[in-house]
Amino acid sequence: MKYDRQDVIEKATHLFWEKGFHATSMRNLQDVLDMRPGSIYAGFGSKEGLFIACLQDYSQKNMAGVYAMAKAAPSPLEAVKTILRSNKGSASAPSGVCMIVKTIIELTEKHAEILDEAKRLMNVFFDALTDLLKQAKDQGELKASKDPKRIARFLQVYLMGMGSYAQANGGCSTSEELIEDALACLD
Amino acid sequence: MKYDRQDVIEKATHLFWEKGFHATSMRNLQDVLDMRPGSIYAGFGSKEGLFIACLQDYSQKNMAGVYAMAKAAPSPLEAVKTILRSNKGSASAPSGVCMIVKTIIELTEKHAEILDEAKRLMNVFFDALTDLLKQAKDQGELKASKDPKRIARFLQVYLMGMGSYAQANGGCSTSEELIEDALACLD
DNA sequence: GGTCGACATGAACGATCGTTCAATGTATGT
DNA sequence: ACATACATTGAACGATCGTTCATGTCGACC
Repeated sequence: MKYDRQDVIEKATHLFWEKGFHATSMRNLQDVLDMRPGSIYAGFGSKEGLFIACLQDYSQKNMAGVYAMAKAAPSPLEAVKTILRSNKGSASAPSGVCMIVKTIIELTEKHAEILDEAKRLMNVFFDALTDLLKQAKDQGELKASKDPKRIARFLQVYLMGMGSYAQANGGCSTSEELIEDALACLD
Repeated sequence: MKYDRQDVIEKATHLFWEKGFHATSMRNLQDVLDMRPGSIYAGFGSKEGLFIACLQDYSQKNMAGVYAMAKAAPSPLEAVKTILRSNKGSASAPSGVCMIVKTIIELTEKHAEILDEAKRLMNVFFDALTDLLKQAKDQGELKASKDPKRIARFLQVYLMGMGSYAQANGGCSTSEELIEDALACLD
């Protein structure tokens, strides 16, 4: 009789990610989730609540992938490269831009709760990246003169830009070249 | 008796740039512009029409700055560097993200007219950047092995990312470092 | 098998959305 | 002064927004 919460969150995420917070109406969600308003509000409290649940699920899945790649890679620096290369948008993704980044760009302080959570989740990724680069430096993969945090910042900036670029140019035909250009800066 | 069209566009741009297309209501615009619906619709046709007029004015101002810097710089490559350095967001800007990029990220094909114009305007900047880099290569400022178009793409990606990063981190305290990291990749 | 608690339902709420238009006001030409 | 042309006004439109709640429905327990 009850809905599958995980399934609901995934469907809602797809819609929110594609259209953004404001352009996604509760009516849209009702249709896609096949749920009536009362059920949605009982389960998530509000549109904001549902959105935050989606953001967290989205981030958790992404980070699970990141940690898995970090563990599977032969070295920290190779892990970083693998993670970046995995970031070319798939055809099934509803948008070229990371949902967290898109949220940070779309929303203002009027929706502070969502915004703060999005920023927090972005830093989770940033910290993971920084950590890997620190390890790479310790192991001599990264020159001693480089600052891991600064490089992590550079890569994160570039990653965010790639999403925007993909969004602007429809396809992602040149994304391999784009990634390699950034990785070349690591030496 | 008539309103100042340029002034109206600038005020509307400020609001649209800050809040985005969807979160900006005609009511908000009426208040800020001190105009009644009839006047706005007589002058711009629709909310979309007003938005496009704002986008075009925004782009035209930006490009005027770009061309001015290109003319004033001692060489093409120095022009590129100056242009990039000028891109750290000012405190008066309503958002850390370029309005054109923000629009491309926010809107979907439902607003194809706006989206196409935003993409077109983005390419205007890209073409100007490519042109400068071609000149730099011709004059030997850029290594012969480098592809101007590819470098322009790299820089554009990075610029878009910087806007997102600034938006996520409130201030722009580290933007000088960020820029220099990208410029270092030009050698 | 009767009772109760928990959840799903969907009609309805007031607010606000983008937009229209008849009425009003103002400037200009004669 | 008067007529004409046109920009401005602001009330009002139907649609849709996010949200609420009285009602319906089902399963579990004594």
